[in-house]
Amino acid sequence: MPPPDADQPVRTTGDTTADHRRGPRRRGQELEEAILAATIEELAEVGYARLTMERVAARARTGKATLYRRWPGLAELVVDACAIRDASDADLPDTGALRTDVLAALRLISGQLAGPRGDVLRGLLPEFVRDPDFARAIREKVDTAGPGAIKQALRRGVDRGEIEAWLPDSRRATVAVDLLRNHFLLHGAPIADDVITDIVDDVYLPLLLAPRSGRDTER
Amino acid sequence: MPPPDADQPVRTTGDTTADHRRGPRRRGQELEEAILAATIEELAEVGYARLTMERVAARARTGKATLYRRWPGLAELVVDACAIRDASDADLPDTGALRTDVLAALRLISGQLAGPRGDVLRGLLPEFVRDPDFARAIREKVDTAGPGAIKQALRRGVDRGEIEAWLPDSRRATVAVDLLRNHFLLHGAPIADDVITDIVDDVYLPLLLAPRSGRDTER
Amino acid sequence: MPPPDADQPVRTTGDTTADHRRGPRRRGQELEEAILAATIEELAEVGYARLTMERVAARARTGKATLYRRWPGLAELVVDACAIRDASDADLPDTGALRTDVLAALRLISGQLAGPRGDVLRGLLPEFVRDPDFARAIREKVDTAGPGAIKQALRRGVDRGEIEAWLPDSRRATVAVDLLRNHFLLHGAPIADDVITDIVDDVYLPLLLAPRSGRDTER
Amino acid sequence: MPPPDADQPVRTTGDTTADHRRGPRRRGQELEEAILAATIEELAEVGYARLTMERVAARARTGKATLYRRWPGLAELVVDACAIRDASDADLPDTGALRTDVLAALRLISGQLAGPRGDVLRGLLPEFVRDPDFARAIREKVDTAGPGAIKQALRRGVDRGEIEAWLPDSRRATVAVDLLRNHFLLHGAPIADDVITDIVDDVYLPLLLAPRSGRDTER
DNA sequence: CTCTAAACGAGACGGTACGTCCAGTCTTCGG
DNA sequence: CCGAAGACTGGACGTACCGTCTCGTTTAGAG
Repeated sequence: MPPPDADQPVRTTGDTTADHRRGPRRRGQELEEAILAATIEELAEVGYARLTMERVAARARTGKATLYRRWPGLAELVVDACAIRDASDADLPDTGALRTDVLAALRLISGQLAGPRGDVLRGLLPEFVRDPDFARAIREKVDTAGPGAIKQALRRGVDRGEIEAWLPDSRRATVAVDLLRNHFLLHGAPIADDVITDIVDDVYLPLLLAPRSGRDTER
Repeated sequence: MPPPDADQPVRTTGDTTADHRRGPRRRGQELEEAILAATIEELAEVGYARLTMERVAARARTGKATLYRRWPGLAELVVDACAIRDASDADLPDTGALRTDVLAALRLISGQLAGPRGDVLRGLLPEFVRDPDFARAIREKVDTAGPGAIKQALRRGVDRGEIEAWLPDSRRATVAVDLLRNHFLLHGAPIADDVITDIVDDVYLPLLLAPRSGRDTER
Repeated sequence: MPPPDADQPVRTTGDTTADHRRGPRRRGQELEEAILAATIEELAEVGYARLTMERVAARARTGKATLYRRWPGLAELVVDACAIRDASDADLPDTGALRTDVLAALRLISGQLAGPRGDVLRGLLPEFVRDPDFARAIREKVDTAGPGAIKQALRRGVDRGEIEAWLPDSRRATVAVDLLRNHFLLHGAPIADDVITDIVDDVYLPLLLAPRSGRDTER
Repeated sequence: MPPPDADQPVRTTGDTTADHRRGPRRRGQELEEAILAATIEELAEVGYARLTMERVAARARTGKATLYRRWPGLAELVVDACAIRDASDADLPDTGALRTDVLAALRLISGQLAGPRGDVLRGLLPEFVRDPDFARAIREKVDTAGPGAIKQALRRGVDRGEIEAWLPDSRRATVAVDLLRNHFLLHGAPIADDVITDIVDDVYLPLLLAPRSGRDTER
């Protein structure tokens, strides 16, 4: 009973194992892109929770060591894979009023969280403990779309005279996005639209219109 | 709560327990408590990320099957284990002013998140996708301490005439806790104290004092 | 999240578990027969290799403890279960000649080995190491049909004057069955008929007709 | 069946690090031999019945996956492990007479069956049902020593004129070994010496001297 | 005809082993 | 010589049974 051993002494031909399914071996850029694409596909198929280095490597038809040489772990790989597809921070149309601009911005963010990116965000949170630098990198990506769109809306509000000029750079500015994100993390997607309107009408707009406290500082 | 050594030689009952073996086999309530205690200990020692059924079973001196008979997976076990240690919603001292009461409440919550419970909270978020019922169970536990303490502070504020009566049950009430939690999830513990004072002075108090919008409803 | 605990402190009613459509509880003889029957059925369905106490108990609608109260282990249970169905050693028809009588006897045994009994025989062999007494018990059952039928055939041969009178009780008598069993153990069932005829014509009959050696003794 | 070796070219024999605690990671040939050795040791220590993949892996200081990558299950592993130590079929001394030659051969086989190989043989029999190919592989190993030694004895007997020339290749030739094996499987080891002499004097020699039946054919 | 002790059924308990999957590391060998 | 491919160590997974034990329920059989 011969074990399924690969090392036959008489290997007459450069056969089987050498059959490259990819002709010339992929390297550098090409290989990296293939890996990131495989990561995205896996992510869409099985979700972040079931994502493994093993499966990504298999789908990319490469070895795990190739992944580890480029990324310290799964989390970092995923961050890169998502970054590639960012493209976001699209300009929001000017709806003519602060309230509707803000609503539009929140709905945009809500939509993004409902996709695999939201899944990833949740999955990455536990990793934040490991490495503060990593955590910061994630936060920057996460916060890309959110504050950008909101800040734009606030600036328009300032221009229209709806709110005071110091607000877009104050601690109050991010409250809407923070609450939205908090709701997503606890309740998941999709986020019901009245949650968004509640945040805007019951909290965010009143807050923006509330008088500046003595302590309130620009940031 | 002292480390509940369930089966120690003390066992007062009539049998002459030299306790060579495990003594009388643990069952039901007693066994369950031993398991939950073991879970807590493991959690404190290695953290949620490194928690395994195998180690919990070993520490509780039982078999994995006994765990799986009671909980579908690690996540549910941990939820139960944390719940047991709630000791929650401890009464906060009346400091005489809304601001200081709120600060005290947030600092209490912040302290809880800095412990293993915060670790657990982060670790559990990815599981929410699996099962909405499970997610709800977690949220209830997570929200135990927070809104309770805050609501108490707000009621005292109403009694003192600092804020209006409808606020403790409005959407605005939870904003401080939501922002705190959001900060914890993104930045981790410990939460710097000026983050807390910023939330209170720049956002929460102004919001509580802001006029009620037409849409604002009690909840 | 209350675990599914059974031991409530206040169990007011003799509830649920008592609703057994199994009217009178079986005991003693009746129960034992039900267990043995269940063993046989399992044996026929899944074979000896996959037989477990757990499944037998479940099929017999009893508890494992009831099995262990009666038999030390699976092997002994199976031995009993097979014994119950022995009934065999059926009289073989007198075909009028030694050769055909012997062939008929071997074919009878071959048929038995092809059924679950053969499966059992193989499965039990490793157990022989454990306990010599157990081994002897098995051997007696195994040898029941074989030597009985063969000896009958030999006696008829003596009566007809075909062979000498000392042969039915000599070491030579069992050779045919021994060879047949050996073939079964190594090659399994079904046993090709020319194996049987080879044994008879090339070995057994020549052996029976060979002159008694000086050393040959009755046994 | 020694697995074909692989790495002649580079592997200089001086390989200092036979110590695999922290030495270079074992692969291919070297690893395989370590596993088979561990199997043999376990076999000798606890016997086939208590042999587990888990323990073999632990003793070989490798993981179970490495075992399963090479062998489908315990049975196949054991077969290979035993095969490696075969080396047998040693030449038997010419004692000058057929009877003593045969006795020597049977005693050799008896000795082998009394060791762990006999244990293994019994343990493997139940597996024969699974896979006929597997069964054949075993039989070949099992029959290695037996017929070889016996056939040698018979050929010498022919040369001396003690028996007829057609016998070494006839069905009668294997009868002694078959009976011995049958006795071992039912009664276990050690095999009493008078069982062997009985087989030889009461059955085998008379059979070899019995006249050829018309049907007797060479094989 | 009670009352009691044993047997029954059900299944939990502390374990062992299964066969699989994956994390990271290390070796080999092709380009 | 670099680096792609993949084998290796190690460990946890969740399941199946083992043989024991506990718990309540029947049911004989003794008083």
